[in-house]
Amino acid sequence: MSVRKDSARNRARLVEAAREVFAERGFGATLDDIARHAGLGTGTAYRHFPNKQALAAEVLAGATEQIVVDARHALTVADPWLALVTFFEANAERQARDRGLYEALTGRGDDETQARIWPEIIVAVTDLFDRAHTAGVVRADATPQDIAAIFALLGPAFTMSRELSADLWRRYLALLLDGLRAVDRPPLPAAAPAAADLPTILKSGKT
Amino acid sequence: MSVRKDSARNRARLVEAAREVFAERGFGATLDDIARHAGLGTGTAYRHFPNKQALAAEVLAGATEQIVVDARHALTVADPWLALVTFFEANAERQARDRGLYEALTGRGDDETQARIWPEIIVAVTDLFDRAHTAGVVRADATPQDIAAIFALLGPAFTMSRELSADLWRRYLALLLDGLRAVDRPPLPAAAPAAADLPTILKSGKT
DNA sequence: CTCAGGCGGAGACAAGATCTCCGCTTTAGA
DNA sequence: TCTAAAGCGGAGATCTTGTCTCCGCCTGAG
Repeated sequence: MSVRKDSARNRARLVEAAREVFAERGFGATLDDIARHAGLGTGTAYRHFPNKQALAAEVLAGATEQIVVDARHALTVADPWLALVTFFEANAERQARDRGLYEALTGRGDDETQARIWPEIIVAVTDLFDRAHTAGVVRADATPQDIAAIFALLGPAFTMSRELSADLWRRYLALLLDGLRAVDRPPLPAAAPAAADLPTILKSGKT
Repeated sequence: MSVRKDSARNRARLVEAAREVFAERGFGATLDDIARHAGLGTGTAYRHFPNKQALAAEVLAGATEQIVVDARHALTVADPWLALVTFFEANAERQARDRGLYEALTGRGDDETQARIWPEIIVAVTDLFDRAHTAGVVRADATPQDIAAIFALLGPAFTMSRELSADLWRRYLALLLDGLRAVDRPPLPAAAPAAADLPTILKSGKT
């Protein structure tokens, strides 16, 4: 007897449901939540995956791969500054859309995923950064570690974006990049949040 | 019979212990933790304060007042840009040193404290911002709401500072302010974190 | 000296998450 | 069609973690 048809279908549904739920609510979501979102019982979820981490690992595998692809792609951009910005925007956009991804890249996933993906990102980013640095388009006292710090700082911006305006994070990414840049300064993208949005902005600090 | 001496002393000890524990670990700390830190039993803590919020309110009252004082003080600085920076630095320094304060100002305290303190801060900040804006030292497309957003973004920087180097947050505040500024650009303060610090930097996203 | 009131801390209680158990249903294959 | 192996559902057992109470013992005010 081969794999049951319903079993295979349910496994696929669980992975898809997990993708959606983790993206929307982060890893705080329970496996029970995911099962319900998939229209299945919790027992079914636990038959297919021993625990939440196993399911998260499956969902993240694809997403994190894609980031390395983004970094490699940015390396093909000729202008050093534009190459750096290209990477930031591609990566930030993924994180803004997927809360689980942000949590995985910064602290809250399993350490294993973080340990696997970051070294690859670092290699690509250091390369991008060095080129921009040599070309003199990045301030002289900045370092590649600042890149990671900028991603950490963007977390609250992603939270704001989710609640206010989908591309608000671009405004703060631009502000940070303008601070990082040696020269020039384009206008900020995305409209500023309204005064009435203040409570929401202030709630963005942590989860 | 008047207030017992030991009772008054224990109440003071609890407030002092709460100040220290909240500053160090944030409001996630339990009242039991605070009691133990004060060298007292949990029952004693609950006799003096009905719950954690009441104790937190007592501790925060002083701290939040101080922020308004900082804002008023910054308004006395003649140079518009320096006035804005003065406020940012004074306020950020308090938050960097007191995790509970950061949590209270951004989402996680009681909403009541946040509702009480922010309007006053907004008034002072809007004033500071308008002066800088009129003087042309702040980029034309920035708004006072961006000030709040910058504070939200600084959260992860405070976390990093706590774990790496006490004044690392100054580096990222400067980066953000340089992005906010219309002209000039001083070198970044504080040394860049080392490559080996990356895991710590990455954990700063949320609590 | 005495007793009202404070003290300590074990543990009752609550909330929330993880994961199991088992009676019922579905599917594959004869 | 029949059957048994496998999957399904979801109530609830279990664990964890934090809040707060209870009550026997102790201390200080008068």
